[in-house]
Amino acid sequence: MAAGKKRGTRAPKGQPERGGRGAPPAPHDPTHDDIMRAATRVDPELRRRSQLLWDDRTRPTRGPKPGLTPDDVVQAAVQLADEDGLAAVTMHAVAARLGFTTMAIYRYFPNKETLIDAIVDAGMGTPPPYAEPRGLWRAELTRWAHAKRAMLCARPWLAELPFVAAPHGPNWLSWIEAVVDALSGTGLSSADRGEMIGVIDGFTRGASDTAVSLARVRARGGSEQEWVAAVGADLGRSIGDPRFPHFAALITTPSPGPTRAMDESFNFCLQRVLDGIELYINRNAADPARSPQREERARSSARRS
Amino acid sequence: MAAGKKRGTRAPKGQPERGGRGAPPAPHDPTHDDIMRAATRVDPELRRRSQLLWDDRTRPTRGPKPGLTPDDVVQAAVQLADEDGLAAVTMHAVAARLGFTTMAIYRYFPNKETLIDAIVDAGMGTPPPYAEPRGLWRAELTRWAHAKRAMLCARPWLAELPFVAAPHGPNWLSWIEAVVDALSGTGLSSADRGEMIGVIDGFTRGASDTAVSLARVRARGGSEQEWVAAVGADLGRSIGDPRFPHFAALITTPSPGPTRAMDESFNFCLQRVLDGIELYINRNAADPARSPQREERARSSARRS
DNA sequence: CTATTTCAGTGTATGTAATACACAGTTAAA
DNA sequence: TTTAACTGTGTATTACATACACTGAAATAG
Repeated sequence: MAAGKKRGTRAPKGQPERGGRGAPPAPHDPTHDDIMRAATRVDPELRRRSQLLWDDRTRPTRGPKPGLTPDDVVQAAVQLADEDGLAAVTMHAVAARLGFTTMAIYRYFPNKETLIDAIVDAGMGTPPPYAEPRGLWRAELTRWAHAKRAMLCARPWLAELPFVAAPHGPNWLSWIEAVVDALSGTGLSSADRGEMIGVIDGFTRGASDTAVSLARVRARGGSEQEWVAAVGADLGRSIGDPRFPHFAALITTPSPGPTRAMDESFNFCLQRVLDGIELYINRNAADPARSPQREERARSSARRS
Repeated sequence: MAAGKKRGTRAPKGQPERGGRGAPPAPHDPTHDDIMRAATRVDPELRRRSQLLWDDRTRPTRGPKPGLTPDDVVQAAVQLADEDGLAAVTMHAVAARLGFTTMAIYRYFPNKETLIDAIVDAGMGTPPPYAEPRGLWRAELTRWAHAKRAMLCARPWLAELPFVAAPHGPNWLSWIEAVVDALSGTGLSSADRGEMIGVIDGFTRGASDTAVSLARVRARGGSEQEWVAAVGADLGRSIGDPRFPHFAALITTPSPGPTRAMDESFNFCLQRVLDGIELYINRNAADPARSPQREERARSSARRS
């Protein structure tokens, strides 16, 4: 879908670059609260793009009955992506699969971007239900992270899109909801639970890349040997290159003991992250009143370019 | 560049789907060692794609002198992306900026995909140099994570591409090298340091998405109010929706105390992750012989779909 | 019951982009 | 000097997204 061709919030381009003269209004980053506050009262115009993800479009009265539903279209598109990757999702291919002509799709989605938004949300699905017994936040987050990773591997084309630009649809929210739910009973404040979303979801998404890459190769009929060879080829160039002494040493040092498969490796990393969360939860329980993060002033070096 | 149009390792499509009959060879995930071992001896054919990222192309003898270098092309492309996003990087635009015709670019890069690979690696740059005094791994990783995040925000178009599919070029490696370097002296084994790459890099990349999203809107002339409103609009739909009770509660609960700006929020999350790493390092130092991760068998539920 | 309105699906046309191909001019080696 | 190897260009092809106008159906107003 021509990544970045249209994706990303469009804005009135070409305006005189904020302020022009005088003191520019110091683009301070919005706080969490800014966002949350905005959630309650929003310019209706801005709702348009993600509208289709939430609408239960009520059939208008006049005119002939549509031969399709938006959902039919989404399903067809998802199937195409599953089979042959995102590149196979052309308006024509989607329409053909449904037995219609290209332009028919435009009766259901105003443009391809919107359709892609929809299949991203649809492809994400919903997280597995909360396991009994409830209250074991750590086990639950572990389950969640593995499920999310498995989901991403099962639909590698989701990773072909910048997550950044995708609007947050109901399925996206359902994954987040599951995290918040799992963190109930930890004694964390709302704000802190909000942060933990960033920790666990950020890690899971970012750390799944390699697995997704492998999954994609598999999906296209490639063998994992091919994949290993290709990745190994890139990494192997570090050997003997004076710029990468530590990394070269790392990959040439034989590791003692059994080595981890990718899944085990992910889980190992995940447990380190959860250790960090656990530490905070316990510290927080011991002294809930203490200002969170007094000790770590955000480093000012190496930031904002 | 039509994300996914061509990206991703290509493989001989259409082969009879592994095995056809009999026991399929149980696609076990490759271990870290598999990859590393492959790094040393590789099918030269597979090197082709990322070749351009590593080659110091020696000028062949015959023929007229080229009017450009691959680097000129990359620079022009990066500038275009910086100015108007990835969509502005067309072969024609790149060529025009250099005063050549479209097809001239193909003398330097065999196709657009390869060029994009190159500008991704180039756009990533290199991490800031190790700060004195050396040996403070935690401070160093903090610096590193902030720098990487800042880099991603400064070039939001990097996030418009699936990182997954990008070949690992020298700049990519230089970021990894810096992490491994920072972890020297922690007493971690090679294997463990390899895992930590996954923890810190995975987290940093994944957790930067929101900031990158904001950065992109800014880059296109949008105000942060717009962005806040748009994101808030999506999140706000959870309010009153029975599917998202916890999340709705989270965003409607006023948080006591000062709220965190996005940068602070990132740092807070980062410190949780580093807590987890620190815990492991200390535990490991106390008993380095112990089998890492005996305690956490990878969960088998909710995996591999 | 008929006229009118509103909408579904189609066919055609346009614009953009990647890129294959063949040619013309250039340079250094044979 | 000849010629192989290579650079830059112009032209043509192809794939897609999508605008636009048309046909016909369905429901409602009169």
